[in-house]
Amino acid sequence: MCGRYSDEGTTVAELAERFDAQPKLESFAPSANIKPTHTAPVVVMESGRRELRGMQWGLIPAWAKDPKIGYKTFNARAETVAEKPAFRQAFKQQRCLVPARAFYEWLSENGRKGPYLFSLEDNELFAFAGLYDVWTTPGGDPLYSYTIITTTPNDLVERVHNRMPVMLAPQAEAVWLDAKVTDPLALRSLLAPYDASLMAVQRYDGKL
DNA sequence: CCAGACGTTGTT
DNA sequence: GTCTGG
DNA sequence: CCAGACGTTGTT
DNA sequence: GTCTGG
Repeated sequence: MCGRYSDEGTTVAELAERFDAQPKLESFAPSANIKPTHTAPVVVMESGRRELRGMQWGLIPAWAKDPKIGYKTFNARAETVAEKPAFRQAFKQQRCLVPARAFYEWLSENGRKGPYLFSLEDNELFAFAGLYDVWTTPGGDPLYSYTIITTTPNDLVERVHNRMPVMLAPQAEAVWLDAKVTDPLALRSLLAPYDASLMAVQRYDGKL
């Protein structure tokens, strides 16, 4: 990852202004540009501040013998994330924000599948609720990786798909990142479908 | 006890 | 690392 | 999803 | 073409 950005209490949306100065802004959206095993900037707390760190999509638990597990851990279900061996440790201690401006879901219509683009109505940057972990490569280097938590869809997304990524409102971002918050129920309550009235959807006809 | 899993979608 | 299934 | 395999026997 | 593994 290139730059280091840190700001105590800064929301992902507020960080967007700085990101906009970066040429890779589009890569923030887990879309055509970011796929499992690709690296993207993720927000974590370090020394009490928000920092950006490049991480590979597909969480590889620290105990993994084979990093290929990351192919199957690009999402974590909100319903079970606190218990699953691959995620529970990260759920307690390694929560992160995954900045994005939009996400895609595919709808099957008359035999054809087409992507729909979901974003905030104001097209602002937002954060997916994520978890990360650090794996040690055979060479002894740390490999950071992350997952995006999914939950049931709101009324808007439900028309297209049976799951949706957890999007955090700005005030929820701080709670999610706060290491002092340990109550599983409090954390779980953040993993809800986003307010559909704040979202927009459009059929996506561009090239993915 | 030991071996094997550990996960989610379904174009993200 | 920890749990589950055999 | 996409990439890659696409086979058999073996202590049956 | 279809299934499986990643």
